[in-house]
Amino acid sequence: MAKITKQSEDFSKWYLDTVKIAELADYSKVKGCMVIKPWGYAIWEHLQRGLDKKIKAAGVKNVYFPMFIPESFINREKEHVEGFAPECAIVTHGGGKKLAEPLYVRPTSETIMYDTFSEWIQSYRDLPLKINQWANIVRWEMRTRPFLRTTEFLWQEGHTAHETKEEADAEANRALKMYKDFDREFLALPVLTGKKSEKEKFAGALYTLCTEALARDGKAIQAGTSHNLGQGFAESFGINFLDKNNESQKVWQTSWGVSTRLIGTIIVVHGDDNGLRLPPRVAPVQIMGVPIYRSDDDKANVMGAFEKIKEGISKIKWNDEEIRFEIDDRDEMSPGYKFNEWESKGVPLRIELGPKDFENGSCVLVRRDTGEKQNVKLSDVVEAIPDIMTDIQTGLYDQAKKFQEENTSDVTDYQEFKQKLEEGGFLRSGWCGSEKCEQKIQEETKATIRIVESKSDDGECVYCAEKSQHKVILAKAY
RNA sequence: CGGGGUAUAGCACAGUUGGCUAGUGCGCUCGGUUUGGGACCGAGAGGCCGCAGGUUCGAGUCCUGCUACCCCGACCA
Repeated sequence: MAKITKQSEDFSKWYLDTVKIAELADYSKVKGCMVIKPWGYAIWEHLQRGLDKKIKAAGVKNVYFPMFIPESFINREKEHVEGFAPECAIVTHGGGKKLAEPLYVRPTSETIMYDTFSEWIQSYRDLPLKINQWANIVRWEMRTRPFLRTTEFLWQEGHTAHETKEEADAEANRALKMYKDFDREFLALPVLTGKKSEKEKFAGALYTLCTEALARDGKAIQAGTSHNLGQGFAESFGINFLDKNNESQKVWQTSWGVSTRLIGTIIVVHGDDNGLRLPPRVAPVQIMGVPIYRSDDDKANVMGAFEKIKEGISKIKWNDEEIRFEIDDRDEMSPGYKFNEWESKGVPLRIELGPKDFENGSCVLVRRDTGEKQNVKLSDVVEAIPDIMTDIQTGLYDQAKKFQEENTSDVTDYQEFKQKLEEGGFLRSGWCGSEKCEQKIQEETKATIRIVESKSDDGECVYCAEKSQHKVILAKAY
């Protein structure tokens, strides 16, 4: 099997090697689109299940809307159309005939959903309306990379409508916190959260909140977004309701989403020179058993011991779920081959069991997060597993958190900023709030404001040295 | 959209100044030996040489055109 390029040699190549060797996805014959393979899709399914539970716990119901959006819908909200129209795929023919009105393949579903919202919402009693859909999205990007940016991708989009701005604020913040918690609990991803600048916000939103992770090459990656859409869409789509005083009001709306990019984020945040390292909560296989034997007798003993472990594991739970344990009993592969294969695929824990171990009544546990090997008595192994899973999950988070902290620094002037930017990472500084400075910084350094953290008149703008209005996080981004 | 690259077996590639039967490694199938960090031997199967034209006695190789994908940048989750 092929070797993976070292991260230090060429991170981008390492990334593509890892996607391929871990069998997450293949290129398809359609430009910018990928085939998500079983190993990659299983990660998506576990991720999806975990997040879906949190979404439902917030009282949001799942729905499904068409992937085709009439052109006139897209055109209804001015900022929105300007933001998205250039990157849309458009269907002009159907059933062999030219369509009277072209259909846009959804680049996001605000417009098609909100046309329907105007029918669903009549009274304040219909509010809040909270729905979510798991769907595919198409955006004709010029530059694509598997999982990080693809022409078609999978995502979840939540859409809510409320009576007041305060409620919409609360919902946008709730979704943001949900993502942050989910990122930590399931994906072991530490993220920074905050607002986007006006320049970076979602087309048509009042403001955009986001989660930002830091990849191991020092680049920022937006992992999730949550928008307070204000009343702009309500205005364009006529989403009005009668309040308690029988007066017509426009709703306040939010939308929020995460995509298959989260898988890309897991790769670039946790991956190492041996390939993928998966957080146990989303790993398709959490524990892989690798038997080692020479004779038929050895094999019988070893497989027998594994069957007992399997039985024991099937009776316990971790985070209220059955533990995903498999035994790699392929006879034609050597143990060494299997070790490498499952390491590159990111399996969190491996159990090795050979004749020597069997004689000693023990087995060897090998952690993917640290590489640490440990002898454990066969009688104790099942019991030890839940804690080890938890250790790996938090261990990956802690490692990533440490990396993020070590690669976040405060800068005060532009020289220092440019210098530190070379090394990568998040840079915190003051900002006067002008889009001109933001633009200049991007033109000159390719760094963008990832997050506007807080209002702060402490210090000076990193670019123009005028009085600072905000603390911001800057970085080069994916 | 600019720059670069590639297109030959499932994958990675080689194929000389055009030359007769299309090559190597990995993988695959069968048999045997192996198995504690990517095992080995033997025998096999597998090709519209991206597509369309052209030059030539003869084209994977030369010429023209096309198409597709990849990589690097600017636009973006």
